[in-house]
Amino acid sequence: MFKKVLVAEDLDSISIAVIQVLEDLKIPTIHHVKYCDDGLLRIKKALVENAPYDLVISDLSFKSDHRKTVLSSGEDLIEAINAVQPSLKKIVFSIEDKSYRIKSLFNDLNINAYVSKGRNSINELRKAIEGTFKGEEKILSSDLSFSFNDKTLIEIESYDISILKLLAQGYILENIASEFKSSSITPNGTSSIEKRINKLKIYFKANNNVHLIAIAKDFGLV
Amino acid sequence: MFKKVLVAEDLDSISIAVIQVLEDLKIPTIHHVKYCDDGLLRIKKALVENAPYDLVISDLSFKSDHRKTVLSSGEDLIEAINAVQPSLKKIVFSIEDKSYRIKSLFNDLNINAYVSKGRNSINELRKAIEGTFKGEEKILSSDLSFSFNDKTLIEIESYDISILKLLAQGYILENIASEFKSSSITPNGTSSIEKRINKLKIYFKANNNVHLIAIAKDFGLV
DNA sequence: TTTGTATTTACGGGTTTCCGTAAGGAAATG
DNA sequence: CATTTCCTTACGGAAACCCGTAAATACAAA
Repeated sequence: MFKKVLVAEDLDSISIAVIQVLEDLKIPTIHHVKYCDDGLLRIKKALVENAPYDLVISDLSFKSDHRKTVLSSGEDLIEAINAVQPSLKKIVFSIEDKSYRIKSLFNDLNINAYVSKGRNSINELRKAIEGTFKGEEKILSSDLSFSFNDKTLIEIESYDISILKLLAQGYILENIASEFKSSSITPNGTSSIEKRINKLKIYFKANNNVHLIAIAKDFGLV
Repeated sequence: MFKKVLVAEDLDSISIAVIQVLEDLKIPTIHHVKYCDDGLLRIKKALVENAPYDLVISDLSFKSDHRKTVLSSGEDLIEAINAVQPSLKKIVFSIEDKSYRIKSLFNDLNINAYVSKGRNSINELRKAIEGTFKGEEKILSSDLSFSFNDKTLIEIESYDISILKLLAQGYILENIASEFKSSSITPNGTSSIEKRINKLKIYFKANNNVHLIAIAKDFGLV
């Protein structure tokens, strides 16, 4: 079984249960951080001390408080981890249940398992830890109904998300175009962006931009 | 200390920690339900058996799944409780940190304490339980920064919410006006509605309608 | 009733979205 | 090299918005 595990979870009420599972599994070294920044620090430190972690269990959303942070979400943390220790096994334990977001965790961030916080999630978490140790891939807790084959939301790509994000921040077409130009995201003509928004509106059956953003918010896309 | 406590919380990862607190406090009878409906049932049963609960600790949001439910949220549950056993002490333990929603819990649903799930919430929960037992009123976990006096969001009324809801559904000004006319909501001239939207934009510092709805979604207003 | 005030509605022009059409350019095919 | 196809960009008119001002209405006080 795993020898050294890091838990990144801000809610104490949840971390207690997660740590209990790890103790039940006789993991010798269990560390727990409440902020993403601390998590990355620990992992880097373990690397230089030649005693790296072999599993990380992370939440996705972290409450923001008085403390200034660089990494503000589980996604940020995992991305940072992938830069320093890509071989580290990663399990995400979160309330999120939108298929699009979970798929991108597997595809873009290369996580090993996703467990959705729910009515029977502690069992699921234990199974995911054991499965990850055995080398199983793309483990998904059983209460998640979607499959990796369904095409829903798969064709929404990061380009679309960028547009939606800027729209949600009050940008007008022209601003989005110049923003894209300065970030060298392409295509960046107002017309192309307009067309892409139009596709999104058709896809989500939205009457107008306002409607579109409301739907995007509901889907957790922005 | 309390003798009989009911915990309504769907996430097993959290209920474990809550129950642990109650056990530490030597509560003799602790019951736990994962659905609001079950919670109400238990409370009614305890009443007819002449062994009523003296405290309920409830979450606000419950995941929906295959099971059909009558009560779908903590608010629903507490409202139902107030109908059958208004004297029952009520503590809400939730991730919600929007001041106007919490205020309405105290003012409309008459709860005794609110504890926000956070990095040190188990301690806060314990203090809230003890405080409630001693008869303290309107207990608020200390990480919540707002006070009951600040006017923020208090002046947003149901009329504004109606407008925001319709905007989020893709209605244009004209549609909103006629919708209001047929529901005899007044004022219902396009111009008046426009002006009201403008006030909201100033209030929330939104650049345009799209931005406004994005913000409203973030605040949980729609 | 009259006056004053505040709220609601109407109006207008400038901006942005909305939506169709078409021009320009790059890559692929033959 | 010519043609096709796809993608990006440009353009233009109608609809909806944004925002200020002015007229109409409602309502309370004198």
